[in-house]
Amino acid sequence: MLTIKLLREDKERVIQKLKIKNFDAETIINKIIEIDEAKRTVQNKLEQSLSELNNISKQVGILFKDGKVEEANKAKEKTVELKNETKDLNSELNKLDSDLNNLIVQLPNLPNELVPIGKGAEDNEIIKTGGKIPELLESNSLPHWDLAKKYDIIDFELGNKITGAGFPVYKGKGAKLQRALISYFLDRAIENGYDEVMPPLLVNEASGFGTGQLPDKEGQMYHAGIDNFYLIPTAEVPVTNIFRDEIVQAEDFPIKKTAYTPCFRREAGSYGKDVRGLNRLHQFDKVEIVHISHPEVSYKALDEMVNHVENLVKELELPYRILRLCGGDMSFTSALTYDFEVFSAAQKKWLEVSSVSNFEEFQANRLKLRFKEKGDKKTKLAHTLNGSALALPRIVAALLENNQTPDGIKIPKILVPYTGFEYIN
RNA sequence: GGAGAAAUGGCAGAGUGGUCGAAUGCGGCGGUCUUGAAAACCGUUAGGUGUAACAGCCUCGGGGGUUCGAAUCCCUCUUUCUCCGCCA
Repeated sequence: MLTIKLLREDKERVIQKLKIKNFDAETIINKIIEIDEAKRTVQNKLEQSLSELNNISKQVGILFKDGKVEEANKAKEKTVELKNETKDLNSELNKLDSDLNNLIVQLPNLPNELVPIGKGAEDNEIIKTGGKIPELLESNSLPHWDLAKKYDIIDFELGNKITGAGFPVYKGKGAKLQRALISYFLDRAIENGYDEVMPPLLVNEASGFGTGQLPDKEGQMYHAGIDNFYLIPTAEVPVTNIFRDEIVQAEDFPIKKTAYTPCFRREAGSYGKDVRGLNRLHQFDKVEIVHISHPEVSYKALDEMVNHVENLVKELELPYRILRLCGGDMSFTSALTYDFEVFSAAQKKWLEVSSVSNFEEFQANRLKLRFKEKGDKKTKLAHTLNGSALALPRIVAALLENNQTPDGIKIPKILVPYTGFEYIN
């Protein structure tokens, strides 16, 4: 969430910036400022009363100690009124505080100045295209769901039986390919300085709030009701929350973590479109990279992450393009996002396989993730970033479709040491 | 799942109603000494909020309560440990 300080000091700029995200913030912000002022007045009064009360209590203590019982009892009487006053002020403060919070969490993050204006996916800016789109022979242009069946490597019907739509069963070389991709992605991340972690796949409410999934996107996560846990939609949630309520030292930057996890998404409201095969699943595997960065260099970190992801798609020999998301297509929490898409040759479609974002201090403010500069007394909010490196299903879709040959599906060179086979046939 | 014990600063560990946001030790930082280092000695060292800077306020696992006053008493939740049961 945005800091109240920013809203106090730079309200007009915030309103202008949020227009790029197609968000009209004026009414909310005016209301916020109004409540904030009221809150500070009440807080002031409350603290004065508390101060007085603390003083009297101290006096009473001393008087009793000196045996001046009568004076002590007299002093006690004075507290009755004050106590009532603090009680009222306190409940007033709590009310204002929660009103303020409810409003401020509704404001999305400010977009970076590079973010193009636009309404939706069609307005995203293609900033780079790479790789070569393969020309498929007519006899070899099956979509991946047919290939999956032909080679018996992914069984969608079986997943239907066990769980439901969107929970495929990977079999034989299909399963091995998953494992190979996960190992390859993790190894590359570790080579680039990321520490591997294996976090819980269920998180509590506070974690969901910290990274911005709650309260808004509640319906997108699976919920284990009895214990009030949420199944993670991405490793971003547990990994970033490692640092919730932490104060790190500036010299510890950059903090880089990577994690493989399954991801669970309800995908409510997205039925019917682009959901065939591996294109959209309820459970999928992903390797995530997370950066906790000094604010001054967070955009350098973002570039570094984009490079890292680009390397992966290059090594996998997939045709790809990099998009800079426009204001209308960006997530609530992001300040700048690059999406990676690979071309899946039989479907003749670009598929999103990675999203790399800088959240600046938006998540950090929710997480209370701060850092301290050497010699400084005050703490500042860190910047958080994350990106998929990479999400598996659509990579697999493109690999299957693009690499189909009369001899079977050719595994890219980089993966062969991991799969132990060169062809799926 | 049952029974019991516990949760205090970076760590260890005192504190069971009154100038306690908290002894002491270790660690950290600064200094004296030293060619340098170690040792020794001296000083300093929780977080948040707030302020121009002070002050003030909040925080002893979380929340609530009793009291003029709570780290200390009561309720509740969470977590950890020990024993029993079950179990990959």
